[in-house]
Amino acid sequence: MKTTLTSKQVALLDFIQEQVRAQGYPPTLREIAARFKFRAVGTVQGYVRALIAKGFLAHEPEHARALCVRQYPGSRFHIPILGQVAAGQPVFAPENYSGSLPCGELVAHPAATFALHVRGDSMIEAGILEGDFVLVQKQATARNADIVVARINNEVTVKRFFMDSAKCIRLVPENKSMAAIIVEPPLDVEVLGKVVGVYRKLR
Amino acid sequence: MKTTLTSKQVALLDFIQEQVRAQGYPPTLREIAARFKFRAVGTVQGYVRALIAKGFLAHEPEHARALCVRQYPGSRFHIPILGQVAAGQPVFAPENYSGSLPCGELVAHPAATFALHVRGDSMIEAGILEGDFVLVQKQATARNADIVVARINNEVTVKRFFMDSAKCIRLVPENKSMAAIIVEPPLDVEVLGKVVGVYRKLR
DNA sequence: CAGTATACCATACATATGTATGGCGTGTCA
DNA sequence: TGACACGCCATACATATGTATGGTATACTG
Repeated sequence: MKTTLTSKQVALLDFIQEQVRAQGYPPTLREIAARFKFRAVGTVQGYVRALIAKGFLAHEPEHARALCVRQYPGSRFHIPILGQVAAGQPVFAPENYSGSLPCGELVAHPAATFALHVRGDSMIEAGILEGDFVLVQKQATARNADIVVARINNEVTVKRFFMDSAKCIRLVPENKSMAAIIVEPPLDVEVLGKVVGVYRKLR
Repeated sequence: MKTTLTSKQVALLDFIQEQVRAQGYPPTLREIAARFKFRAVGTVQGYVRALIAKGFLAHEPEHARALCVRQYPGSRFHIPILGQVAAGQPVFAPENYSGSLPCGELVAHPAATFALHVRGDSMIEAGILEGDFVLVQKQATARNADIVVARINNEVTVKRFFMDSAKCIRLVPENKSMAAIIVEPPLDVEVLGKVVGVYRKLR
């Protein structure tokens, strides 16, 4: 049996993984079929069978929506490093790219992930130090206690995110000597993404 | 309506979250019932309804296994324990392999590099936390002030390395509340490698 | 006291969902 | 050529699963 994946198989796997991240649970066979405009569930069945046989998927038989991505076929990806973000500049502008971090399979969705070179020590008690890279998955929302990258008044910072009510967002540093940023309406805050990894190079 | 959770409600939420982490997908109502030894599905229905009303859960109506934890009370992180090195075991024995950390090109010499799942907080002030992975380049020697992985008396630890003289090695934790380990002849210490990277997964 | 929230049980029902089966093509490889 | 992996369609079926309904009981609150 082959052990490599075809591009369609990768696409299926990608979709499943993406759904898990976005929704919190995997899609059903019919949802997958709908996404790829398959008219038959059996088509998806075939794919799933193949992916399981090759070890990239797992599932609980006779259970609904019980798919689980096991491996991710990772060619190596270079994700962009966003360096110093100057005030007033659009965050994702090309000028901000200060290089790329080769990160292989660490990242599930390379296209939706970027790295940020950390300045300052506001998250030091969460073990995020000056000079570390944080891997950030782009998303506009966050859950309580997520560590996020957010833009406030043209500045980009890494903080822990809390939304106490619809009207109040707290961005809390992990550093006893620093105070939380409390944002009230008008909410001029933009969550750029969630920190999904921390990487530090030592020498 | 109240907006706080009872301890049972927290327990339910906790279980759901835990299942998502462990399996990759949420439990069904009946799986939840089984876990808590409820004889009726309706019981779980009640809990889920309450949790949704209070904003801690979301779900897609009439869809199987479509629960999604929205907020988490008290911000707890479930960090999976992959493996531990038991005292007395050879460090590189196959039994100790508890999975693989795909790390692409982050590592200069893959063949000579391994990852270790960190237990304890002896290096917390160097930003290495419990649960982090350290990437270790195999080598038998180290320079002063390198962070190393060393074996002492059948235990493996991460420490900062100092050799003051040919007769005295100090292994210094980065934690004010812990004392340095001073090893004198006979030097039953083996430097397994140097820490060249730290990686932490968040979710 | 009535009203509401919590904490369970029991059962019937509709449907969402995985599974099985059989079909038709294409290509590749020995 | 045959065997096999891939890429799809169509349909029937069993069951896993959410939903609805209606109980019982305790505790708190105004």
